[in-house]
Amino acid sequence: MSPGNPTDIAEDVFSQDDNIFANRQLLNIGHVPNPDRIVGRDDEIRKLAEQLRGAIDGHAPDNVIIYGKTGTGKSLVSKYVMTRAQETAESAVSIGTVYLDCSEDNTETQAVSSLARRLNQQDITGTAVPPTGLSTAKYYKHFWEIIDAQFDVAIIILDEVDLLANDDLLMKLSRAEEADKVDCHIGIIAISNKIQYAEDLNERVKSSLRHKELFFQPYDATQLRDILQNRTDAFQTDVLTDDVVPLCAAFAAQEHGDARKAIDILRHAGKIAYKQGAKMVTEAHVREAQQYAEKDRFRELIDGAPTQAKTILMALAELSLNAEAEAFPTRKVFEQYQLICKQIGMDELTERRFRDILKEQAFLGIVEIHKKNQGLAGGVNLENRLIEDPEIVKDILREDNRMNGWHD
DNA sequence: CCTCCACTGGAATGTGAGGCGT
DNA sequence: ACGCCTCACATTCCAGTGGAGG
Repeated sequence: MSPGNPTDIAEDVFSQDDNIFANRQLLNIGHVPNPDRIVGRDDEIRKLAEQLRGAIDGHAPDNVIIYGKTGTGKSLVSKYVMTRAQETAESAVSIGTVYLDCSEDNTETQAVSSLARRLNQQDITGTAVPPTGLSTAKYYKHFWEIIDAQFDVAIIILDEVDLLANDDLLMKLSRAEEADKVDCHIGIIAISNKIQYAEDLNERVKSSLRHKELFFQPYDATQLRDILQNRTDAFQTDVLTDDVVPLCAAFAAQEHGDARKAIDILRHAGKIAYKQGAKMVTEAHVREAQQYAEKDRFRELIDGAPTQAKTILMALAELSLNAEAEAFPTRKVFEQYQLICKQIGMDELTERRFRDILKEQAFLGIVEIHKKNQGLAGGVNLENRLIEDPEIVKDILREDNRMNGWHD
């Protein structure tokens, strides 16, 4: 490529024919495929539908807690069954449906606020719900009024419930009917990837929730292959070499059967091929994409994180690279953190706060923490280890402007 | 089975921003 | 304009923890 004037370059890029992708949307993460494209989840769909059965006649549906690792189709199946229920309901029965991602609204107030606003149809209820500013109790009041005015049954999906700060929301939702707050029946589908979630629940919540449980097993390599095969029409005909799909499936199966990951890799492979102006997507593209997807996943995890959290991770990465050990006591990491703070001219947090942030990172799956007891003179301490390759972590953290002042 | 140590993590409290109702 | 609410983030204080080694 000869260095020409910028206008030509831009034109080149824009006018480049897309000879790889036909319909890229099919590979987007949030994309809900047609039912005939949902692979290997027939059992799960049937079981979930049985729980919601009551709803279509206007009775109370059962509450369900769904377990399964990421990318096993939990959200997909729930959304699908929920919409089907709404569509097939008796004409006299009006069903309201909401999907709430608790990782976004992770406090009780935010969650009710979102639920109320999403279900509210102003022309029927005549009220508007402000996004913030009200007390929690008022949001509940709004919410009860809204569902009562509009629906016979409300089905609520709470995705990633384990990220909710406490159980109060579940408690109040499941108690609403007995407490005569509402006439509308409420069905809750709670989705969690922590198996012990229900065990950790408050006894009172458990008894009023009276939930059924549903487990989603990871996809096996064959199912992953089918899933990908079902989406190959995102590409132009005959651009995928034969080993592309099986290889993507194999990479994802190695992890834990994560369909999202499989699709991610496939999409990236396509993008890479496109960028290179290749005619076909090959095995090499897939291998490159796999590495890229790894970085991407991590970048997504920490992108929105506050600078303090990033600095803490940087400290841990730095230690991992320079020392022979893999895991480090909190004190050590804190000292390294203080060092970095000084260099980039950032305020230092107290050690107590530092510990909390580090623990948050563990919850997010970025670091791993083990308790260690040195006995007589050592006392109790925690050992922190980066899960991701420290090189990758460092690379990505360096993308943050605040880290510019940092050099080793 | 008891002791001992240094770190852990719960609780109380403060600050500042965002936003509603009157 | 004012009072009142919640939430996010941070600090301060300190009782509790738990396994190696006696």
